Amino acid sequence: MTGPGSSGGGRPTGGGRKYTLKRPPVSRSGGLAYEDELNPQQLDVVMAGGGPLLVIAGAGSGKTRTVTYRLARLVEDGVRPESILLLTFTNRASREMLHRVATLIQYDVRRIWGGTFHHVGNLILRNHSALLGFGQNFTILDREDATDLVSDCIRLAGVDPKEKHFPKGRVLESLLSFSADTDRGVADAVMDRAPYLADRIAEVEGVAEAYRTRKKEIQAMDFSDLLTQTRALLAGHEDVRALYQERFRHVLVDEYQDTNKIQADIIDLLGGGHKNLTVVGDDAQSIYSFRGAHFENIITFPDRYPGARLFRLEANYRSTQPILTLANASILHNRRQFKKELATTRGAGPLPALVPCREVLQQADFIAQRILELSDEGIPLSEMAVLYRAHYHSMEVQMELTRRGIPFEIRSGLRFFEQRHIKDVTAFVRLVACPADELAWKRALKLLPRIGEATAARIWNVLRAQEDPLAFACGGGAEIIPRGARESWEVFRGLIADLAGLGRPGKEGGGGVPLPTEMISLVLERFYESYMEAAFDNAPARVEDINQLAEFAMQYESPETFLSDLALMGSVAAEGTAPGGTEAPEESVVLSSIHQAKGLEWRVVFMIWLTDSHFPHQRALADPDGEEEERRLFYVGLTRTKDDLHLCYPMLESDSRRMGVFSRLSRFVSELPEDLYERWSLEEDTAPARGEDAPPQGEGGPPWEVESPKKGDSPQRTLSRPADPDEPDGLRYEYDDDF
DNA sequence: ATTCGGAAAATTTTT
DNA sequence: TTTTCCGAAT
Repeated sequence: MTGPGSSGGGRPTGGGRKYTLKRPPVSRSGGLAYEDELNPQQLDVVMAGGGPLLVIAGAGSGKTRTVTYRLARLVEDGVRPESILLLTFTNRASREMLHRVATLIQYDVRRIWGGTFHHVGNLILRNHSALLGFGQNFTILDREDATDLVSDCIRLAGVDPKEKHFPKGRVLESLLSFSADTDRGVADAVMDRAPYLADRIAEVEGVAEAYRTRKKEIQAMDFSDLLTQTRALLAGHEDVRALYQERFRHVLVDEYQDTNKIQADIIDLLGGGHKNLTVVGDDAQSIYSFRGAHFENIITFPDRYPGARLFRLEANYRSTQPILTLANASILHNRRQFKKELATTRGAGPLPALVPCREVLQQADFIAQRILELSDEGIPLSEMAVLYRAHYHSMEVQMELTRRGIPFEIRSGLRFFEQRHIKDVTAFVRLVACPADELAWKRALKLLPRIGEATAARIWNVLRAQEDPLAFACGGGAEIIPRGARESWEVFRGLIADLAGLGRPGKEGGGGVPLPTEMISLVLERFYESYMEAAFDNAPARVEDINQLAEFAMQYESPETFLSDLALMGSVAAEGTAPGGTEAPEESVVLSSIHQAKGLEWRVVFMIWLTDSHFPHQRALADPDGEEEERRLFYVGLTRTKDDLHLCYPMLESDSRRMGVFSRLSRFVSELPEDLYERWSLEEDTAPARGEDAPPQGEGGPPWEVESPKKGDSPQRTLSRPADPDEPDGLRYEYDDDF
């Protein structure tokens, strides 16, 4: 039997197929047998009554399990599910927790309010937006929309971008949202984040003002607004606040260490009456300060809530002791923290490996080969992950895995819903659902030939003046279209007419307005597919994406819900589409940024690019607290590992001009005692590849190959084993084992 | 005045 | 790989 906290228990490992149907452990009284399933620390949290609770939950200490059981316990004790609010950091977390509660108890847990702050804020705001001067169907600006709008505002504010480079929309947008998320003035944020702009603060504030105005005009909220407006609503309207305080009798917050000031205020407002507030977090895993995460929230919780009870979960069910020892030693270098020492319940295991590689290509080579070997040993691919600081660190690994046909799944970089073609198609849904959506109209219009920025703006000016822009657009309006665009305009307006359900009498009896999924198919067939064929060289792949989007849209009946969920959807394609349904169809290795990996675990973990300037990242070090946050990030990466940890780094990297440059091992590794890990050394198999199908790369190699990478003062002993005849041009790695 | 094509630049982390 | 900037063409 698996202990508490361990995930998937009865996974079949051999060839045979054996299913273990787990049934909820039930006590004699008919309820859940909590004391059998939880350790004493966890049990305390689950059984604790109301009032403010602070739970410091170390990595791998069964936090999700504890929260899940607490939710179940509340419901079993007669708390109505709809009066529970569960606030999480990602959509995935809330889905997972609620799903797990559902397997524990019979009640309909879908009635529990659960989701991210942004999601819940959105739901609340839709009901009361008029109080804030917004209509009910305001649109949500994602990062790109917001950036475009800020760019507009820079022009609008009449700033001359040429004289002393004024920041681009992208930079300014992140500055403004940082200012909002940290609840500080624009000037403050500038001094902190972009001191080089000190003498242009007035201009930045001008842009910020214009941005605020524009958002009101076009009835839009960006991500930060979803939080600040929710707070404003609750703080400024006593009746609304009372309504939600009454509705949510219990509030549970996950990842409390990563909440920002606004989020903490929202929690305080919601929990202000009854104070049945459970906040769970780990200060050592606070890694979102760039997004405004406010460390103080968790530190000062006991002060803000006198009488709050403090719980600690320090038993780690995930990792072997060598991994925890390493992680504990690492985090010890941080000054600001609650001292805590994670201890394993699992016992000993192999030492973590430090793997110096010649350069990134060899790093990728090593990882691919090692993955294959571990796979041969029976470890499923889905139990292995490659973790990195920044998305582009994964490029070489991606290429190598592809080359060897190892299936993998990427959890970083551009999210599915942010890709250009996805946003193009959804623009059509947006403008039909909300004909006042200026950004959507312009985006769609600019897809037509001979229509660019200027013409799109002109057309919009005509449209906005209409009583019913949709009908007008469909009715004609050809006068305002430039000659060169007339032909495609006909297609365009026919499409809009059908999307709006104006063209045809509803044949599925639904009144003629198509469902979101139908709209997407329609846009694809009638217009966008041919557009893509002309515009992209990988059109078929993108058609596939859009079909997947249509698939995803099937679960929605109203375009409005579809659109807001889309905007708030952080996850990548594969998830979200199948909640609880079919599992991943194919076993695959996970490639993930460490940020995305938080809360997850694998038997085998490779952390790559561990050189100073990549990890810790150069740019993060500019901030005085940057190093500690980077170290926490490193700590998060380490503690994802159950059994086998590989710390990899290239000894040579190329700088911007393709010059070979020695890299320095990350300080996060070099500051650790050397007996906590073992050093492997890679040897290229020098035997010539058999046959003439020699490596296509040629043997010339990069210029730095001459320089032997045997630097470093620690003498390394390599035990060469006889070459494996089955592995012709493989890489051999050996390690010092001091017996 | 606008659009469009090619060249150059830029990539930390996320709701 | 995608966005942004700039000059040529319409």
